[in-house]
Amino acid sequence: MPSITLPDGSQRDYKDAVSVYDVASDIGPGLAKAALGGFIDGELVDTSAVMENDAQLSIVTSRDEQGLHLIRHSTAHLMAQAVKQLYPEAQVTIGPVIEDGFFYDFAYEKSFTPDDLEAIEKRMAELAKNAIPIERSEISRNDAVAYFDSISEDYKAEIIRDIPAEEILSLYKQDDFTDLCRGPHVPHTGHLGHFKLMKLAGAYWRGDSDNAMLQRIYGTAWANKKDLKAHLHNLEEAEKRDHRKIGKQLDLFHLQDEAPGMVFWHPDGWTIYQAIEQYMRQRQHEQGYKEVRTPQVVDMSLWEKSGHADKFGDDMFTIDVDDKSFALKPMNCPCHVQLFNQGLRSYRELPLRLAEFGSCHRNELSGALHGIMRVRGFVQDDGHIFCTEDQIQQESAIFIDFLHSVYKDFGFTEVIYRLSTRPANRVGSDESWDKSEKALADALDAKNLDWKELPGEGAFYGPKIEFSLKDCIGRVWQCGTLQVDFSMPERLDASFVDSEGERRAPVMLHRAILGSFERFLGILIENYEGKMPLWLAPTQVRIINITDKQQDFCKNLEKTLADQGFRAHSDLRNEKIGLKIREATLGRVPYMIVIGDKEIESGKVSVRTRDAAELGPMDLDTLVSGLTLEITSRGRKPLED
RNA sequence: GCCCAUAUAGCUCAGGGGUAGAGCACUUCCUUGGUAAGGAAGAGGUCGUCGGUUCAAUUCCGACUAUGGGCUCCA
Repeated sequence: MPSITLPDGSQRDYKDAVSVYDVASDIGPGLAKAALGGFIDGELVDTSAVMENDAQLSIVTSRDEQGLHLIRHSTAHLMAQAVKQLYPEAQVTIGPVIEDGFFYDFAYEKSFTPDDLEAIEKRMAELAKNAIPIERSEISRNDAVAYFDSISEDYKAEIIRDIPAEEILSLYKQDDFTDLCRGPHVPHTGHLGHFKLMKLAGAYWRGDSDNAMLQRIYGTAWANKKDLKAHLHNLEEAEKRDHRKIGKQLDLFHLQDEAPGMVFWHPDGWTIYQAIEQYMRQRQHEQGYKEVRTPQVVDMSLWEKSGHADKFGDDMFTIDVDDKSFALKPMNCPCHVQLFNQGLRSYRELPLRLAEFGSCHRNELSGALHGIMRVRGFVQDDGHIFCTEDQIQQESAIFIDFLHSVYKDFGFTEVIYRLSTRPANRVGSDESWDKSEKALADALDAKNLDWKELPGEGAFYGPKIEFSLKDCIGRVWQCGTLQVDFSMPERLDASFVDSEGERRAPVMLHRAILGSFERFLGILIENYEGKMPLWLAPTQVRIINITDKQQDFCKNLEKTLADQGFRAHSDLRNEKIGLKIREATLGRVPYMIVIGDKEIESGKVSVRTRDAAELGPMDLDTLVSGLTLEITSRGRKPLED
């Protein structure tokens, strides 16, 4: 006599065992039709799941997050069914749910083509239309191995062989297609239909580059047509923000074959870059950092000593000269230790904060390169804090505050925190790892920040906090980092004299806020869709004349503004005002000043923004103080207000 | 590095076994026009590189390079 309690607290009593579907039909036919699964005592199950005893039940429909999850998972199976029907020799492997959709990996001798994708999608639509029941059954592990061996699904059989022999597995059958799956799934394929196959990609079996390359098909799936459409629209919007596209449009930078992964900065791009660098320089100075500059080409022996050659030797650019081997520095820290090692250091000098806009090179895998976001030659806003163990938490706290204030100035307010702990491949004693992991965790906790741990993801020399920011369309970018390092100072013989007169190795904190300038600029471009805040815009003001008559006035105005530190440029071409406005707008110039006879006569300037707002005629002084306020407030107090 | 795709004018792209086309940009001329494209003419390309097949390759095939999407990696 099960008594079923629903989320609203109401109870329903049944004589015999009931399924989720039975309860849903009992509540109403609409719900029975919409039910995709259920939670029995908190566990997600199929609608066919049966309750023999008293239970808490909530029914899952496409309106629930879990319902959408079920839809995506079942759509992955639907795709596998379609693929097996169209290409019987293809073997199925795994097909999980991912953000916005799903993928399924297949082992198949021939390569799928975009045409195949279309055919698969078409078949999926047909199968969905037929509302094929999806039936769950159970099977012993040994029977499952035998079954999948018998139908030559080698990868499935391999997965099952790794499962303990006594376990009972579940199978899901829809027509001619049966897949091993933990489930649950929607009750029939009629619940699926709002999907689109997105792309084809290679993926290693079990994510290991030593294994076979499988073919992965990515798809997106949604509860209804509207959500699918909205998602596809969002993708188009994201594409419009692509920094490679905008970088070309705005003439900011380029890359070319002869220097893969190295950026050629054009004048306007470099202006933005310099604005960022000057800003960081000033902020770091305020924070007590001493800026330094260290060599880019350094003898291999230093990298051998630091451990980099051992761990990353293949990814370093090397130069052989006069029987000696040098490497382009892949990071700045060993050089900063050399700086620390000059002269005898006292504990009174700690914490010593060194900063460098260090130019680094890493020979990233060719397939990993991406625009200016992932490059081989880059500059970090790198810094190293040499301190004592007792100072770690304090220094971490100061750094986190600093990082927050920098992100805010760039317009980012949401930060995500991850603590990466010791990897299998590492240097240093377990004791020092214990200490450093705890110091970082304590620093985060002291600030009441919400953080997650990433076990095993730390650097080889120490644990790290990774700071990611969320852009205006919700994408997450990892930028900042704070790493504790008990190892490198010792390896590179750094020491200071403590208050007892004893020599001790300092602790080193590696830290960056922006990460690489190249990547951060790419993020800014995408976040702002090229519409840089005034303080970063390559041209802040464009002065536009109506006819040749106002040329001299415009030139004088340009000089007046430039003398006051504004990036003002005039467009005196013999073109119509409409064209010049259009080009300035497309060029994302924040402010346009139009000068005609009227303006010269009245002594007031007409100001228009790149968002087509007319700010009307205003005194030059008003404009200048407004621009100044917008710049010094980093856009928090725009001229328009 | 691995899988798939792509590479045609400065840019965005079309085309196709018989040595190339559009729009925009560019140059010149006309136009001096009040807030997102004024008009006309002109110039511009060994079709990524190197091989192969063919009477003939930019087109078909292969290799390489780069780019794009993934996988792996990210000190």
